[in-house]
Amino acid sequence: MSADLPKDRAPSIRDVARLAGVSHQTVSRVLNDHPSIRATTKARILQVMEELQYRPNQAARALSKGRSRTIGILTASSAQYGPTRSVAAIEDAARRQGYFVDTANLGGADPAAIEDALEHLLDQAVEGLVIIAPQERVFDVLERLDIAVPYVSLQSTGKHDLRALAADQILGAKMATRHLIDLGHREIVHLAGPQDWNEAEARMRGFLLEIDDADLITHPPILGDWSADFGYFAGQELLRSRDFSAVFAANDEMALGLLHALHDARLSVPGDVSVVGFDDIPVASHSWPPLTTVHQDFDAIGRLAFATLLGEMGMSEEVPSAPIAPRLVVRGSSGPVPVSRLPLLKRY
Amino acid sequence: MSADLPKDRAPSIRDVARLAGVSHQTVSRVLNDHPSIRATTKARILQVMEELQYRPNQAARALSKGRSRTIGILTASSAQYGPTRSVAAIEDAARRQGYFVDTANLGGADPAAIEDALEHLLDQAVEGLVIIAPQERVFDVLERLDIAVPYVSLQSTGKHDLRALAADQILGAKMATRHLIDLGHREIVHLAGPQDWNEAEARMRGFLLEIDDADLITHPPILGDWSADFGYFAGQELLRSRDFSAVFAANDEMALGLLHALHDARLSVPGDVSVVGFDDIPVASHSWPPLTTVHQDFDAIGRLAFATLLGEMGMSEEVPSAPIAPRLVVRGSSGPVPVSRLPLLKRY
DNA sequence: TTCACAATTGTGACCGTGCACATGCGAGCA
DNA sequence: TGCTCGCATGTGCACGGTCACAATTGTGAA
Repeated sequence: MSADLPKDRAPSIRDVARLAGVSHQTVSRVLNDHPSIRATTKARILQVMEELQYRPNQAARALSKGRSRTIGILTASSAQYGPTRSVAAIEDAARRQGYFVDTANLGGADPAAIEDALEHLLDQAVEGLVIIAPQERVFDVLERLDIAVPYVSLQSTGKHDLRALAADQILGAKMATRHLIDLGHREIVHLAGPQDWNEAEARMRGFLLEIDDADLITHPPILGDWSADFGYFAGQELLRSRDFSAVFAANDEMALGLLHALHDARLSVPGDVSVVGFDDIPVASHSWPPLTTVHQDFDAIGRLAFATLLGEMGMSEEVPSAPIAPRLVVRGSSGPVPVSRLPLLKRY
Repeated sequence: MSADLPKDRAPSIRDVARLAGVSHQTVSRVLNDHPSIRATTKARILQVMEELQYRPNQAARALSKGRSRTIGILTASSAQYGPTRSVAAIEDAARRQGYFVDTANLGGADPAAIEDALEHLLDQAVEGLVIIAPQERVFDVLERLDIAVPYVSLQSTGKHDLRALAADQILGAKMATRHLIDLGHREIVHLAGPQDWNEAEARMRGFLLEIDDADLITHPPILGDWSADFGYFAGQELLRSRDFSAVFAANDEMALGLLHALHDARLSVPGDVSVVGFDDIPVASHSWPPLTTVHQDFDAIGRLAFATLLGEMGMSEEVPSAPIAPRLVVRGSSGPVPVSRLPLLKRY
């Protein structure tokens, strides 16, 4: 009864079919949950599959159906907490839906590197893209290459039509800024992220809007690179002229670097200077003092991104609804404006 | 001259062949850099490819050649800095060599989740695997499933034959511990990682070896979960009996949480207690005080992992040589044993 | 010119799966 | 009994590459 099996090659549906005494097409039907198959036949085929340790060949399937069931993620190179976390969430959601995920990390930010990474993903015939490196130049390349594939981008600025989603960065920045204003601060400095990142730009915008609303003035924000090291150096620079009582940093890493500089200068936080960050990375609650910051649910963002992408790909009818709300987490790094600063109010 | 092009489907080598007036096989030869092709023919074909925006179909290629040119990465779920960084390095190296990378994040640590993730990768017909979740149970599953694919694991304990590589964790832990001993500390506590992680186990082993070498005794290490939160709570617990002058934490996050607890208790670091971490994550140099820790080059580790995997896959002859050396980075969180502790030496 | 031989190009089958289109078979009904 | 209809299954080809082998062209020496 037992025909001989292929020895050097993986079993195919035809091998399964032969052993089960059916045609390859019937086996294919089992694989695709076709409704009209006799239960006994199906059971027999499933059993043979089990015996043979049969595993469908995705390449063949992709070739035949013209669908790769793969999505691509384009991320910025640095191992930042937020993006990483979102990537993990996307992968998880995708896997659950039977999709494969291909990731490409952006080495540099030059157009060639971006194009390289994109080409790599397109070579894999991805059916959709998630962009987690929402830098302007990435969109430039996307438009120039005239990508035929739907994509979503983890951003909230609404600049690039509706395919943008994430926690509302502007709102988060406004909340952080308002918090400092409510504490009595009038001289607030913004330590911004790289402005070619939509997120950085949005956070700065939120900050400026709120400053404006309160009829305050501020220095031109310092443009950083997201890193703790930069936060440290920016802090040293800022301390050369101490005409501020609070700093809103565009992310937690820079805020932590800033705290370091303040400690070096023997300044008290929040006694002399208040600091607020953005993102709420896990160590933010354990800095000294614990960092007041704006929390984002990166897992939810990732899940929402994938759900939205599925919609864009026409693979899902349910349009994910609620945008993700940022949340202010008040900890020890922010406090009332120091008394010594109060007289200065007259200046404005 | 111009034949009509397919409208709804991507151009294939046959389309290119037709327009270039050659056979499909000649086009294939161009794609595979076959030596004997007339230069003029090749140029003509390349030009047609350009015009048609031709892109080779990876699925078809994989099916035909029986090779997917894809490797899989199995990582632990949490968005930790080190693993993330290594993943990025692996992806980069792989892309450079024309490989695709499929990642699977381990949601939970239960065998079912592990098997799930592995199955997912195997479904993609990966040609090799990198395991960045070196937990014992992962290896259990690997062995049970009798994986037919070569794999390497980012670990250094040498427990699972030669396919293990990373910075030498034992050595790193010994360096950290020796550093504290050299500073005069005699009562050193280890805040360990989860012991089903090989790395955590190796770091604990290094610690115990060095303690033993110095003829010291120590409490049983506290078994943590890598998180800053745990470090904080462990610190609170430790402070209930203050019979130690230094703590070696198995990673930086836990060390930072510990610092937080020490600050809460108004203890001075390193005046009252010295703290040493492991990994040298970017914020480690900006904690207060800046954290003494053991630096690992995660990028190099990732590159080495991929190179080794290529070797295992028989795709490369050059065996990568040097293991990666950990490096002690002394910062402000470690200092001489406090005078108040010196008399206690008599106790031992 | 002719032949051997290398360089270049073409032909047809095959990889594993899914689709379109038969075909077989049994139930229900007149 | 014959017919229709729907379920269950089979047949052959297409998908877009690569491989083995055949065929053609070009080159240099006899």
